[in-house]
Amino acid sequence: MNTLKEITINQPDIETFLSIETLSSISVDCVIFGYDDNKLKVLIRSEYIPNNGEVYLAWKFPGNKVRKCETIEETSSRILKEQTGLENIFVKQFMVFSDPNRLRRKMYEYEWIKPSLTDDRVITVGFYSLINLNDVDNSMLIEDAKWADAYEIKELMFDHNEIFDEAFKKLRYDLLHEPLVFELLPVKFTLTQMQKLYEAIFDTTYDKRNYRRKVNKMPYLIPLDEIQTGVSHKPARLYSFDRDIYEKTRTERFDFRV
Amino acid sequence: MNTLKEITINQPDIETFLSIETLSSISVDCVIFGYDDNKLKVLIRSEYIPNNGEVYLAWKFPGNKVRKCETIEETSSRILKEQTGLENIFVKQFMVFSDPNRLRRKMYEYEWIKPSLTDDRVITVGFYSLINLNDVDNSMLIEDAKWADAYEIKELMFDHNEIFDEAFKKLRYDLLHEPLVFELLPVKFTLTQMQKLYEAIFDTTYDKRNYRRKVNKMPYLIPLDEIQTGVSHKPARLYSFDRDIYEKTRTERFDFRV
DNA sequence: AATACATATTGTTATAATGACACTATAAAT
DNA sequence: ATTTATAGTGTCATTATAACAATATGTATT
Repeated sequence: MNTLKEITINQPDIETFLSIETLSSISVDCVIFGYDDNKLKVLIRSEYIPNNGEVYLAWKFPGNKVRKCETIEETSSRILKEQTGLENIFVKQFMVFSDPNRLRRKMYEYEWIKPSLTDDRVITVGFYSLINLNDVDNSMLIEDAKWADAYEIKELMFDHNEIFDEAFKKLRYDLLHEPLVFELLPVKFTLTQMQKLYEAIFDTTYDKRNYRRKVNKMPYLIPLDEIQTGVSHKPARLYSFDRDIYEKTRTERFDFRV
Repeated sequence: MNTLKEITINQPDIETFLSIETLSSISVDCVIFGYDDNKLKVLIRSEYIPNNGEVYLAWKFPGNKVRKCETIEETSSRILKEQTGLENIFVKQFMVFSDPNRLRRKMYEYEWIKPSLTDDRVITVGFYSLINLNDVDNSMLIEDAKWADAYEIKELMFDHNEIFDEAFKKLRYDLLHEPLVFELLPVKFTLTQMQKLYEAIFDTTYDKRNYRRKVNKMPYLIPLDEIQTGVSHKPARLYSFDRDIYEKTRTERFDFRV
């Protein structure tokens, strides 16, 4: 008993003070993709890094240690809530990053010592998430956070560039096989909005007629008896996504590709 | 210093005696798929479980704690080596299982107490692997291990049925998009062997002519100037897989599916 | 009321991919 | 020479794809 107390005192930690014990060597990092104004964004947070007498601003993805009584999915939802104020958001684990030196690899660049992060080894589970930026109250954004253009991500801390690359790769891969795109659209949307979203994510363009012919075959894409309002041109028909129909008509595709 | 020693002594552990320190809360479990004789198998290991005065045999996938100085990929390769004697085998992480009660969920069935596993919480990273059973020296098999039919997996320990389901799902998903199937074939193989392998994994059948038309378009499938030997019928042409050509001709497919 | 504006909506054609279907070829064993 | 067992191959009807441009319809402006 004495023993345990001594150790706790020797390694004080804000989460211990809050009585929220975490697992020591596992964290979750979240790559939160947001879509708005035909642009794909990603949420990053800054930290001031002392370097050689100067101070640099360095960026990384929001992350947290896993608490002793939660699943990693709960950890990621907690991070989402903290960062965006949103709950019940789609999150998906995409890869575990476990290089024993992953927190130290960039140390030489920063000449930087932060014992709490670098003395111990932390394995992190990468999650990506998709949100519609119209749903986010930007005044809720933590002050050191910002939405960066997904196509202009610069140098990040630790192995976070690698985490970003894997997240983006996985996002695209999954989008080709599941209708995740609906997570990024409002509940009612036009086909043009949907097309622009695909184009933003895959960094390409599609022929409008061929695109529509294709998506019109999705049984879970429901044309509504409603049209766009507030536009100064011909308003487009609104559509919605029917999750039930998707679940029911979803068939695994076993035709392998050459 | 005294403090640390006391704790070590209070929690003796075979890996500590071997001077191989592991992270306390992270393990790797491996679903090793093997293919032989047109059958898809998976390696499971048994353990005797005392239950109400009797002893039951329970099954699970091979797994291990992650060592302090290795990546989880190294952990999985270590497990593969221990179980099959094979090195440089394809392994792939597919999902993290982090339910805080994952080791305890089936306790009530076994009325079983195994403090080393159940007192602490362990998050596990699931890996799947593919091997050709012809490459395995079965005399190397650890005595409590066996190759079970992948289509007849019974109740497993802990959350290992869930792990198996996710592994199989991911295996199939990946096989549709990457030529992993070559991991399960000998270096030189016939088109019929390849077809039967796909049929075993996807639990279906394909039309021979359509199948051949399709795979003949793979630029990395190389017809050899060699034919099968030792068969009492018309011998088939042998083919091999050219990894270089695969890497070079590999293009991401961004045509999304309806 | 007429016109400009901006985006929505729609169809054809040529090419490629797919799915269904059955017969001939050939090496080994007898 | 015959049997046996599997290898290897082609057609046709249907469906999916890619490339391509003109018309329709609301709001805003005059």
